[in-house]
Formats: sequence, structure tokens, C-alpha cells
Amino acid sequence: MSAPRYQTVFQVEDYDLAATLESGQAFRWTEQGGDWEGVVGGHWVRLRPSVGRIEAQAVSDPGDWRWLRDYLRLDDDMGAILDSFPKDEPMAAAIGTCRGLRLLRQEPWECLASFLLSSTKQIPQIRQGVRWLCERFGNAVEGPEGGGRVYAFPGPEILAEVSEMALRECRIGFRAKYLKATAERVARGGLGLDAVGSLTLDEARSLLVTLPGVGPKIADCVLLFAYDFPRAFPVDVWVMRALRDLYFPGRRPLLSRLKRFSETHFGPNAGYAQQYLFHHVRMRAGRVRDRRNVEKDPLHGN
DNA sequence: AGCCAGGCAGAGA
DNA sequence: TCTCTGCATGGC
Repeated sequence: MSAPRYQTVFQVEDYDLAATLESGQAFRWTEQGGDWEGVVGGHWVRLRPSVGRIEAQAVSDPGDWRWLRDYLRLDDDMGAILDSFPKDEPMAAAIGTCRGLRLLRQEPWECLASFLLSSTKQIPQIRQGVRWLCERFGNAVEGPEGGGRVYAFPGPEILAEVSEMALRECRIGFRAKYLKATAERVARGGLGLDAVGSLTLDEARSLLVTLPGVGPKIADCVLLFAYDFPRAFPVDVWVMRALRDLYFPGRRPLLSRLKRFSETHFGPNAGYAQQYLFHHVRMRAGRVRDRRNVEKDPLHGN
């Protein structure tokens, strides 16, 4: 191991790195005194945000850093993207509270496998499951001097060979059999992840939901967060509540109605709009939780 | 103690 | 096609 030997600086506008890396898209980033450390494309990286820039450090040769620019989607034109959102009150509020929030462009297998763990789990639990998977089954990656061991996300060929019981020891419960079965199918070429990106959105969805444990929501997460389909629109419990409360107040629209609405209302960057709504309503709920925690302060008894 | 979490699959109506 | 239920686990 060695100290970070490689570094570069990206000039950025409207990039809230902390919000982006904690927004429930990716699950491996950890914050260390304002820096963010993670593994992308087999490289350990440290990201240090400051006004108008993100400094990146690596310990293994990063080449031209293109892989990291792509991952962070530094070339997204946020002005044009925000301008494509519907001009309504909910989106105006979301834009107001999520300034600088970005989508990422992740590696398909890691994204797919991570979201296979996501059903009825909270984001901190997903992060924990992903971390245990990497520590137990991932290949070692060169990390910083004095840091802990660093591991890559285990590929499908690795997880396909792991027993369901061993996977369950990562506390992923019933999701273990889905992860193993999906890894087996991908590893033996039963579903070419490389080809998904060249399909149409509908074709790609239809293909992904044939994987065990992958339904419409997880498929759209992968299509949005890894394959860069701008109209993919994952509807989870948060987004469903947001759509109901903000666009159908006092009514009880079916999920199918909400999905149809989402396909037409949010425009060519609907996926981005979805992430803004998701983050917006989670931040509002977080403030409510914080108030409750204050009320439960030990000083006030219970 | 019970409810909920970036859901999905299978069964029955 | 819609609705209901079981599924692991952990936090509050």
C-alpha cells in the first residue's frame, strides 16, 4: 500500500457531491472528514469537494480519469436538464432543496446486484449488506497507506459459486437466493449485460425483469443509475407517496395510474426528476425524524 | 410491540 | 389484471 500518488482536479458547477453519493443510488461511499472514499472501476478513489471543484486522488494508475468523469457524469448540462422538468410546484420545490444533486453512471453488475438487496430494506441496511459482500467475496484492491483493506465488488462469476448459506451470512435474508440465481445466469452468459445499453427502454426492461428477484422497480433503478436511460423512472414507496401527495392529493390512484402519469408528465429527463423528487421527500421526512429525536431526548425522559 | 424499509414472486379471485 | 401474503432483518 502507498499514499495517494495520482490526483486531478475537476472543475464543476452545481455539483453537491455529498448529496449525490448519499442519495441511495450507490452504496459504497464513506465520508471521512469531508472527503468521500469509494471504489470505482477497480480503483480506490478519494474525492475532496470544494467550491467549484472536486479533487480526486488514487493510488493505482488512473490513466486519463475518463472512467471517473463518466461515473460522476461531470458532463451533464444541469441547466438544460432542470429546464426540461415540468414547471409545477412540486418540481420547483424539489429543485429548491436538491440543488447540485446528480445522477451517477455506475457499473451495471454492481448496480444490479446492489439493488437486488434493496427490497424492503432501508438504505443503511443495503449499504451494510453490500459492504459485507465486498469484504467476504470481493477481490482486494490497492488502497491508501494506513487505511483498511479495500475490496472490489464481487463479480457475477464469484457470487455464482458462493452457496446461498454463505450469502445469507451477509444478512441479506431471502434476497440471497435471488442474488445467487441472478449471478449464475449472468455469469454463464444467459443475459448479456453488455447488450442491455443498446436496447430500447422497453426492451431493456422486459429483459431485466426476467432475472429472479428483479421486478419493474429494480429494473428501472439499473436502467437509470447504470445504463443512463434518461426516462427510466423507478417508483418505490417514497416516490409513490410523493406522486400521490403532490399530484393526486385526496385521491387513491393505483400504482399503474401513477406509472402512466410518470411516463408522460416529467419529460425527457424523467429519471433525473424522479431522483430530485425522491431526495426532496426524504429530506423532508428526515427533518421530521430529527424533530422526533429531539423530543425523545433522554433529558426529557420517556 | 408493532410497523416500516429505494419489492418481488406466487396464488387466488 | 388486480389483490393479498410471505419473505429476513434491523431500527425506531
